[in-house]
Amino acid sequence: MRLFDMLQWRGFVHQVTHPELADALEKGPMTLYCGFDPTADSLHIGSLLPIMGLAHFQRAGHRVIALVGGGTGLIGDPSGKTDERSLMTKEQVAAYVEGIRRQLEYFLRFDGPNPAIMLNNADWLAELPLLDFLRDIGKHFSVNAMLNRESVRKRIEDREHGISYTEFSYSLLQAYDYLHLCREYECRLQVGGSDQWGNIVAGMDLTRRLLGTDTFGMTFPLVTKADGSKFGKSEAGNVWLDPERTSPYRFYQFWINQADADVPRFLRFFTFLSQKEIEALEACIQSEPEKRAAQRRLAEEVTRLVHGEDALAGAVKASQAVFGGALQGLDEATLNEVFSEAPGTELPRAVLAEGRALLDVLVGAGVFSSKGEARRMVKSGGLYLNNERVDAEDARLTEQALITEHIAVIRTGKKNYHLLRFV
RNA sequence: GGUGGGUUGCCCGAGUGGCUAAAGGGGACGGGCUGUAAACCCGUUGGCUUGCGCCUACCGUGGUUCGAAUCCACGACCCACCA
Repeated sequence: MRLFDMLQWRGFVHQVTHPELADALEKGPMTLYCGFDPTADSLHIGSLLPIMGLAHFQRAGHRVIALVGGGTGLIGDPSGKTDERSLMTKEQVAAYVEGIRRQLEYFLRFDGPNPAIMLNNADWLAELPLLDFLRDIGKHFSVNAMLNRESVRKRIEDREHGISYTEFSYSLLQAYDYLHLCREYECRLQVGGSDQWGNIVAGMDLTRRLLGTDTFGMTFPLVTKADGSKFGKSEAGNVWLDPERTSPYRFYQFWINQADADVPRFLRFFTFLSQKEIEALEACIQSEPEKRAAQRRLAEEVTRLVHGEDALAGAVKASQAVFGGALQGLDEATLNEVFSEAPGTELPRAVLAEGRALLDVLVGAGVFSSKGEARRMVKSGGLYLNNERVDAEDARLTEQALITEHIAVIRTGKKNYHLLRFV
């Protein structure tokens, strides 16, 4: 299958500037780039789609450039934003660039044959003399046309928010990037999110005018969910690629919990599984949805890709423990990670020695607001200690309640956890 | 400014002197079922003790009464109609 057809089958193609791109890609290696905004020190899964896109190009033998916007990040892209953004400091942006650079290295090969290239547009934008820029670049942009751009027009019509000259100029800078990369790296294609269409086209125009080179542009679709909610958010907030921000366990769980209706698309987007494999998994969703083989495979593939084999094994093990029942055998570090979002209470070890009444301790720890509520919970079979149902209202808390050196895991209902740490 | 109606537990809402910790619904929580889903079914939903016991509760304050969410007075707030 041709690369372009494969991308189309996977759903990566939202818009293309020229249909000829499909053939052009078959004629030999092409250089392409995609920009990443340093708006935080980590990418979140919203950036996963462009990253996967780049990876497909690299696998097909094309030369990919990952451009981190260390320069444009200082200005701020107005695309899709309703408010003027507050400027970030140079130090902040520099730090973010570093964080993002490290993460991209997990997805793209930067060594061996046909290595990917990582660039930072601060390297050329920061040096750009203002007068030269205005004469050589600015001359080619019609303000009339720019005012018609959706992202700009909205902001101008809305007196509440407005748009500063700084953000208005953003598109020129991104256009200049394309020009620069075309000149220095023979870059012929820019890809990006669907909100980047305008910026991409602006870059192509500039490149044609100044270099006489025809280039391509292509955008990826916005990732949507069948139920209309926003992709990329979990109950705990944004899902990040940085394991410090979103633990591999949470990450794995995020994918496991995707709806049946979304999984086929997500398998195409976020895994390298073949068409055959994906179609087989789709058949499973139809024939035996309760097994959720597709979700499991999706979670496995993406977690392995982002966090590696070891982290995946840990996440699977933790998931089995939490949802399968037995907590025994998990170490303290894993427990703390799995329950990192669950509330916890520190208690003196003496409590165990005294053998205090479990319900009293739980009321004290804020698990229940009254003893009556605690009793009711036990009566209806909703209280668990280390995932084993507590059925005696007068149960006492002793050393035996500990699952590890310091921890006892309290659960009410299906998934409300509370950790008791004895120090 | 006048007249009439209202203020109930997390929310809505029944309740017009004792049988009312207060119907019913929603929500929430728990159990069952299940696919770490949806739907559905059952249960719980003031506190303390848990066997019938006590305490605190129906806007606030005071009163009538053996007994008041329920009657009366005053106050606060809300709504409607009239000016």
